Amino acid sequence: MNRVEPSWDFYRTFLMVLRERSLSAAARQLGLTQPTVGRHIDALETSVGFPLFTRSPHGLMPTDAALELRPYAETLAATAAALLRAASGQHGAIGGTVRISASEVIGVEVLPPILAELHREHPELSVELSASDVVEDLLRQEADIAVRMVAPVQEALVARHIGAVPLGFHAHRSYLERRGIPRNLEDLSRHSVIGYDRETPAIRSIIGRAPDLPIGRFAFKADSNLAQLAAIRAGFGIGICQNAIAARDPDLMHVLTDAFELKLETWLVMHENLRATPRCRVVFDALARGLLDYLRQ
Amino acid sequence: MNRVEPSWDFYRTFLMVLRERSLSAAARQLGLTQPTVGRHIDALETSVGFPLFTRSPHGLMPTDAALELRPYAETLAATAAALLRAASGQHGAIGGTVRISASEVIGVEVLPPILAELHREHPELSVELSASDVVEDLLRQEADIAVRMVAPVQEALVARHIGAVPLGFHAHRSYLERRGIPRNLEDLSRHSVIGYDRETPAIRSIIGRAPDLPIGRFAFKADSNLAQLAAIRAGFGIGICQNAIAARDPDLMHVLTDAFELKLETWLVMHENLRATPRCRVVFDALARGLLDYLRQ
DNA sequence: CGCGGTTCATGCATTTTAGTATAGCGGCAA
DNA sequence: TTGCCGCTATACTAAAATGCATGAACCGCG
Repeated sequence: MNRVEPSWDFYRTFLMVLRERSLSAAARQLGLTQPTVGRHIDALETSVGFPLFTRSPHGLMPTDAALELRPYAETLAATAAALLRAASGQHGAIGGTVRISASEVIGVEVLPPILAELHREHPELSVELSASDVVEDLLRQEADIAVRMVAPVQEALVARHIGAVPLGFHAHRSYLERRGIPRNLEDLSRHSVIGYDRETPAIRSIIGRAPDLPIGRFAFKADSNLAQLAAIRAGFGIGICQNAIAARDPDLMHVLTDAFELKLETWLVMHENLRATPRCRVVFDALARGLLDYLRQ
Repeated sequence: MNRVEPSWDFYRTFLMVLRERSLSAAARQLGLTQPTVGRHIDALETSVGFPLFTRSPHGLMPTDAALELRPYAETLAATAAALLRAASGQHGAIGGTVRISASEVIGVEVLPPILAELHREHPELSVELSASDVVEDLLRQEADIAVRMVAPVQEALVARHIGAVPLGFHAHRSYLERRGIPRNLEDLSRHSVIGYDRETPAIRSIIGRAPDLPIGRFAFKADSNLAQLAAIRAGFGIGICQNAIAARDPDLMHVLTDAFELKLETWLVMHENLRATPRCRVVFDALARGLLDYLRQ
């Protein structure tokens, strides 16, 4: 029963051990040594009064109690990182680091040129791009700015509606020369169709809005939209992707243009507190302009 | 230009120095010594690369940059405290600490018996009551459960509507015997009326819903509703308070019952993540029952 | 004006903490 | 089996952080 508050550094170590499930691995990540990490965990355990991990030669198994504490530790880590990003932009003028969250496809296919242009204008500005389809929590400030394909629901967020990204079926010219061009949705059953593997939340939100497709089974399955895009480009078959991305490649053909269309509403979202922060403002505006340009194509 | 992340403990001392505006005072609060606190600040300043305070013999003045970092540090502190509260309830069964936020009047006049009853049922449960009219942020987990008089807007909060607390004009019997009983709102101008001093957000939200009152000036002004209540009880004059509180005291009379009534909608609010936490569930349910009983009076 | 109060800064001794090296344990493959 | 590689735990040493004592500057007060 220790009455003193534990060192906040212990929380950092605790979180890393949770993530790595091993003292040694956590020590490597943190730039510490394994005995030190072990001592931190020991100290935290005596401080809270119950064990956090069961030790084993394979690593550490978190107890249920430790798992309940994990979200708090994650928030601590996200906040500490956000504090450092905020500090990085305090040297005057526009500079520092901004963390952007976007889907894989947007992050890989759309954002890089926008961000490169931005960086030419503001060389002091660093950008962290988290290209992932798992939604990062802006309230927790896991990211400063997010490109979202779902309408933001949270208060305390400033959102700008960018527009609708049109999606459609595309295939490589070589594939269509081999297998022919489908004329209607029924033709798809005679084609190699590229689709999703498991129903992730992101995918479910998309197929929920899509019309019923007469697709028996997919010839190529991948949850990663990037992998699907790569399959389309490789001539594997017919798949769905953003029209504007496909239009860049003269070998990619838009098929079933009349029979099928899907629109993804796009928002740019930022935490309200960052509205007055110059570096975030600049990035927000640059992304808004860049994405609008992208949509106009 | 330091590449290593600063110790999270530095954030804790940083925040305390911001709050206390002095190294020595912060050291006393933290159980450290003044040189240690000074070294923490020095280390943090070299780490972020710019000064956080201007030193003076009177204390430390935070720079603008330091003030921008403050909200992050506050979030860190709130989260660390929430983590410890969560840890305090992990010893099995129901126990630990729950932090409740409520208005001054509710916290002083209504909650204590409810919490005392709760504590008899669960002696292992500790309660932190923050009786203040400044709204604590549940998303930041500055409190676990809040009794709110405004509708909760945030997502990620579980709210239960309790009902409407009726307010009315009340005065002490001795006052009314001296000055007479007002029969309509116009009579109030010939009475000593107890009201607010400055327009705080909490007060503004109340008077916004109140009908126009023909009150020239207040004879007694206090922002604290508790102080107003005390003035009513002391026979200073006529003031507004919760009917149920006044009804407990046989010497307090409800006046202008027909001419004036105001209802405060009441919600019980909790962070969604805590719904499954036994100790919070128990407190939430006990508060809901207790407040409903209070409303039925 | 000196005096007690406060503040922060600095040098030095001590305690605390981290790192190094090693031992022990368990799985895996030749 | 034996050898290897991962993990954790422990003893010992080195480094770093803390506390103590002190000095200097500033404020208010008699």
